[in-house]
Amino acid sequence: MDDISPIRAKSGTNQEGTSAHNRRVMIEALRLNGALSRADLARATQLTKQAVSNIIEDLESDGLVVALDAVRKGRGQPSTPYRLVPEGAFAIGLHIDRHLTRAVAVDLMGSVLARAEANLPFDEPSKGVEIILELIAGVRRDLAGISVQSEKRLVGLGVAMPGPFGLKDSDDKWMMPAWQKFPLLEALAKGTGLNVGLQNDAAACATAERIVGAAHGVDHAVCLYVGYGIGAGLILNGELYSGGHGNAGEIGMALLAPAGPGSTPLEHRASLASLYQHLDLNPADSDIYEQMNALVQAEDAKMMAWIDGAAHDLRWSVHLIETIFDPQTVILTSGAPEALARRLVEAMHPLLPSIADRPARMLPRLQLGTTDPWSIALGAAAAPISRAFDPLFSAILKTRSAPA
Amino acid sequence: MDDISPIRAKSGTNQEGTSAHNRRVMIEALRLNGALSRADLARATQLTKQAVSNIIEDLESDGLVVALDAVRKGRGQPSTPYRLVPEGAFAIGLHIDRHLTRAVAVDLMGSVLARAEANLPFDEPSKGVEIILELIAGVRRDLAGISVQSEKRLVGLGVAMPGPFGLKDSDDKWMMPAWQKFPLLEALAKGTGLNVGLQNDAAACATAERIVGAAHGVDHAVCLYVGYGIGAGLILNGELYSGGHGNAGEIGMALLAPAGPGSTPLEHRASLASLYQHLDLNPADSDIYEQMNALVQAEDAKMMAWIDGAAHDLRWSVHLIETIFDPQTVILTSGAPEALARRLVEAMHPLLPSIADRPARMLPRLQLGTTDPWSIALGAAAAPISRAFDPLFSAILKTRSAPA
DNA sequence: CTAATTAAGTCAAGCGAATTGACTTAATGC
DNA sequence: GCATTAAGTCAATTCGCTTGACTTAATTAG
Repeated sequence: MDDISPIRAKSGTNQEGTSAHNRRVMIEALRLNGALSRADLARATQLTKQAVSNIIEDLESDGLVVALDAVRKGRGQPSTPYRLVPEGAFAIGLHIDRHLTRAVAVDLMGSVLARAEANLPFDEPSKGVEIILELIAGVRRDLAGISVQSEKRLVGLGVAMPGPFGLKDSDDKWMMPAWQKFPLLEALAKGTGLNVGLQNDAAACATAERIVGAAHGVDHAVCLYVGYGIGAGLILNGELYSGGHGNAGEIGMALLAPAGPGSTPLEHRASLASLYQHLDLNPADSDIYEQMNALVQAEDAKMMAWIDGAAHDLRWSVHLIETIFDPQTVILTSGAPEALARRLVEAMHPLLPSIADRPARMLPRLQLGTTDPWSIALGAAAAPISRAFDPLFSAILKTRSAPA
Repeated sequence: MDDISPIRAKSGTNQEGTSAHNRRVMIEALRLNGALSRADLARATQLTKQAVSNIIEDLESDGLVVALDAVRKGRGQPSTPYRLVPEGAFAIGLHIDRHLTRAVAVDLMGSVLARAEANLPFDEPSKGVEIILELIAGVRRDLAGISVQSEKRLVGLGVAMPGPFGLKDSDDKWMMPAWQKFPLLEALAKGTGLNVGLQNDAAACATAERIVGAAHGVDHAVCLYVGYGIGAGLILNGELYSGGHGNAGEIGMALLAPAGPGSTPLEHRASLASLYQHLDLNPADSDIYEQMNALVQAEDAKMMAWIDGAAHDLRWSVHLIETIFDPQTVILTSGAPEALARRLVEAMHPLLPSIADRPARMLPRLQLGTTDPWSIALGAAAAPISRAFDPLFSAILKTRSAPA
């Protein structure tokens, strides 16, 4: 009756694992390269033409890929390129923020097919969950109107919300204490009947940049997300890294100096929360976005001062990230209006000299990512799709079957 | 003749990959658990008894595992445990530091079987390489005296030296400018005929902790190495992370504050180099180790002051690491005498409150790792063994065969 | 002391997915 | 019009894991 074996070991694999991996590799190759012929795929994946042919045939009959018109390109038989079918899979993404929640439905390619948003009561998760379930149901209905097969092809629900998760009880107003304690995932799984996964908002942002943005196909990238708080989404070795307890990248609590008066959490200086405070804005205002935009356009003195201050600390953050992670690029994204984010990035230049100042860079040290407020929900939705279709180590291994 | 295909894709796999993975999983399981029967292995790896039997038979005939006496444990046929054979594989590890180089020969279990050290000319890599090749040759001879099969079973040469690597030309005295430019790996590969791999000293230290130290079997750990410089070795998801260009964890260049007088690289405050400077010691002295030890034992005022200062900044570093990586534990290791390292860890307490203050911790937030000066060479030697025997994603994939 | 039970491990046939090598198809280039 | 080149298929093979029955050897119950 000892329920957990004390033996520690990785799981082995078999032909199912092989086959699953190869399918995923095909799908990823088509996602990254657009459309490829079987011969192209065989060369790219190191598999034989025959193996590729079999897999593609499978994927085609599963409705995940489709053949395009044959193309002639020099000698030899014309090749038939295949591309992914967007309607091959769908996922729901949910972004929960302090005062607002957004839900989207996306397809296999990461296109947003339906979206909806609603206000959230900051301190009443049980009421909030009802609102959220309603929101998700609405998005699912819209999706069903677009594709008849949507329900059958729905791979899961991805949730993104501000971290960190699983700490000691905390009443820090910067976090969402009531939500941290609520059994959210269970409630959502029960209410939707879907597989539910959770990540923090910065991680979702990084995932979004990875599928449709500046990090597309980049294996080592860090995505700084300046939202109500500030966090970093980590793409390491081509996969999202979430740490030992799902809290990796929660850089907002990093201290700006070892001690003394300058020893402030980054979040208190470079986040929209600090901006709201600095400018005496109310984050619950529905036109908060327009207010910020107007202040930036008008080059309001207090706004400019905040930008300079935040840029100062962000410049340091980028240096730190480069020093610690050695990424190919750093991407700054934000829930703020694009004009503000752009100003911020401009104010961060020139960047501090760092290890990233290398002779032959392919990508800029710092890029402006998307400022679309829906991108976090998009990234959240991408997580279940990635789990289902990307070539992951874990996808090769045999899964522990439930005991009798 | 386009030498590089523009198509980006991961490699596929086949039964060879499956089999290679399963072999590696068995070896890892035996390494982590000591000795296991076939039935144990089958349960732990999810493979069938039969599959395990075949693999174990293979491993046994390859001389990598050996059967122990059968043990009776309750009803049923007694089980026959198997354990790894240390002499199943060997590797050479090389630690290159500013003034000193060390070489070790280790076996599959990470035991050091031979060791040798020599002084290095700081600015003459070409002469240095001769010394190193001599050193390695000596260690190999010693190893051959212990095991006849050693040469046949030598899987590679792992090199550890201070990073960062591949930067713009730099004359920073803290680094090793002459060595950075020298084609070291090529020279060593040519001179030894072995596969050569390179990592920075902190990464090697983390690897050493992983196989024989505090990080044994831990999947998320950061190893702070206080040597001549300071660096962090990152164990993420059970594997060493080296970043986009092999420089991840080079935390020594992290700035202690965004700007102003406190904006100093960590390395200038918390590293043995800073200690030497503070105490006016000469790092090239052969009894430097004893000198430091004596000062600590005598509770020398300047030494204590340095410890307090360094501990202050290291406390901040640990907080930063916890915030960014969310590891299960942080391990402090050092090239300094154990008494000094122990004092340093004591002076770092109490740690700053952080995200790592969670209710149910399995491991301490901060642990003292090894201070054995040979551990970096050991970690360097572990790298080729890990590449050859650990279950890695990359080991499953088909390898791109060289074109005709 | 014997029989039932439990668990380790083997045997032999089966299966699934990639491989192999010959073959077909359909273009271009000379 | 023929040789060449490349995409893609066909059919047989291979290889490693799985399956299910079987053997071996211990403990426990009666």
